[in-house]
Amino acid sequence: MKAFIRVMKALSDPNRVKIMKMLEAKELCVCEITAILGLAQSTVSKHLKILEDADLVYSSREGAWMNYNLTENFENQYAEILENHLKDWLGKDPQIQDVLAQV
Amino acid sequence: MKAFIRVMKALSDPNRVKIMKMLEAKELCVCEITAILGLAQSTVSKHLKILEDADLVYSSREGAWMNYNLTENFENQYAEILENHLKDWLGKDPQIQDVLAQV
DNA sequence: TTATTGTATCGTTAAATGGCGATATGGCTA
DNA sequence: TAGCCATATCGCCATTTAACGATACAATAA
Repeated sequence: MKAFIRVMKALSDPNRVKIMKMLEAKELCVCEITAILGLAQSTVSKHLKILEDADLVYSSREGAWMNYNLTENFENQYAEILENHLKDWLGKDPQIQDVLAQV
Repeated sequence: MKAFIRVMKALSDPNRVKIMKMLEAKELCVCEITAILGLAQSTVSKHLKILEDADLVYSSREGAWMNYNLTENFENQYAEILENHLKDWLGKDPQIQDVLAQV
């Protein structure tokens, strides 16, 4: 139950959903996401931690940058199924199109 | 986006997930759900409204009782897909088994 | 080493959420 | 109509959440 709730909560915030859709397009560092969403860097960092804790994204260091990607090798089955559905969803949403144009 | 977030938020609470799994077993009135979950009647009524607003359940009056069922004819595609996945999920979860035993 | 840059964490604040009891509403029965 | 039962709504409180700025940490450059 906890693993399920964690994934659902992670995807219950519009900014985190935007981040997922952005990462669908390509790998991004925190500063790029911050610039596109227009949020404080600390806010974005926290959102990414929530997505990572839910097994929806993973990070890899590249020098001073932290790059984030969508998870590919899942440990959480709920994360896997929802991430895959999300790829088919919201493509026509204005807010999503707006951020994707900036990626 | 709003429709998606509404469904995700609705399924982000353990008690609402329990209600979904209970309704999977059979139609229930508010008082039955209240008794099984051990919550106040007003709390359960509010949870049901959130699920109904997300197109995950529907209600039908039977005298003084309000019966709730899982949605079958969906208007919200996200609700449809998540409700169907949920039927395959959490069947072995202790909390879910506990409430199902009382249905 | 020191400075700089990118990221994570901490502390605070405002808003949203989930819980409750009290009360209003709707439908049945006497 | 009056009374009762099931449910919905209202007002309140405690907790969680999302946001921010300030600060700490990590990696590179000078």
